[in-house]
Amino acid sequence: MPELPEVETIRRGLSRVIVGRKVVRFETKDEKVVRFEPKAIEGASILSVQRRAKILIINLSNYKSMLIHLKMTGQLIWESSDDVKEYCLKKNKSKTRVMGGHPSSEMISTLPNIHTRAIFYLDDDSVLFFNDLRRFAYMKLYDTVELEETSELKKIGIEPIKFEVDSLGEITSDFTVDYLIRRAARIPNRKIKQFITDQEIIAGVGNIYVDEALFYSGINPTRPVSSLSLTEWEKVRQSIVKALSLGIKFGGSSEDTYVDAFGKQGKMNEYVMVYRRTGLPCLNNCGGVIERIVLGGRGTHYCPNCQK
DNA sequence: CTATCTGTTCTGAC
DNA sequence: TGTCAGAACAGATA
Repeated sequence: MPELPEVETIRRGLSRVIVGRKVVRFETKDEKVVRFEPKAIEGASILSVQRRAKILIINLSNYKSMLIHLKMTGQLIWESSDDVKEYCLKKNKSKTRVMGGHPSSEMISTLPNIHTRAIFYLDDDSVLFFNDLRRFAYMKLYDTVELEETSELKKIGIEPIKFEVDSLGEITSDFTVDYLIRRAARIPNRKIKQFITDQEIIAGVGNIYVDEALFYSGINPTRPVSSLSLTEWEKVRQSIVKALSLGIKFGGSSEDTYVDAFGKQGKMNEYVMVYRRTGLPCLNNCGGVIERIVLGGRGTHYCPNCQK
């Protein structure tokens, strides 16, 4: 489930290899997922790859920008021209092999596969595959100038790990306790977990990192936001930054289908404290056992001992 | 075989 | 206006 750290990991990987490349051909395999005509981007060069919340933005030289949301099972996997050549050779070799029945894991791991929804062919003979098992993901194209006003981006909340340097050389962020308290004041009964995962309030935090952040904070996910003290808000803010930073450091969490731009899994799931650790001992060695409840329709993991 | 679970976001009902 | 259930979809698991 790509959240901010996973999307950021993909962004960094893609940025290294596709910026400056021209899209010589674009193939759409699923019109539900890809919501523009291939012609609209063919011939354009890739200027930059950005991220806003969980959405990737690919800026093109023809004054268009592509928005990509991976939802739960989307993947963007780039293959160098060497990989592509190797694949073509292998494919020719195995042409006589009988393939049938259910798709094997080998068919899934080769590219393209049955989940491939779009293919970018770039001018250095590298290829970028867009895969999505469940078909919730989308690719949309907008004029770059109107990007900020699109329905996808205009209501997104604050970026929690965007830091800037001010005129005095100090590192600053708009993601402050003051901001959180101000937003919470309007919805006092909202549970803290649902508050944190609301994309209109904080950009990019999803189910894994919210559970981790609330564990770091020692705060029970069911607490109404009106019940948090100032020091608890400070802990929440710090913990969100910590959880997301750790996620980026380890290249994201590969609980399900997530892989980075080069098809590699992330390592964050080896470092989680509560997410999907239901029934296992609390890693604080408090003697408690991780519990799972459903909050807002989502699995929620926490230590009843440590999180009050 | 069927039923259930997974989790992001949008839509519609209250 | 806020809250909540259900839908979009496909596959793994029971």
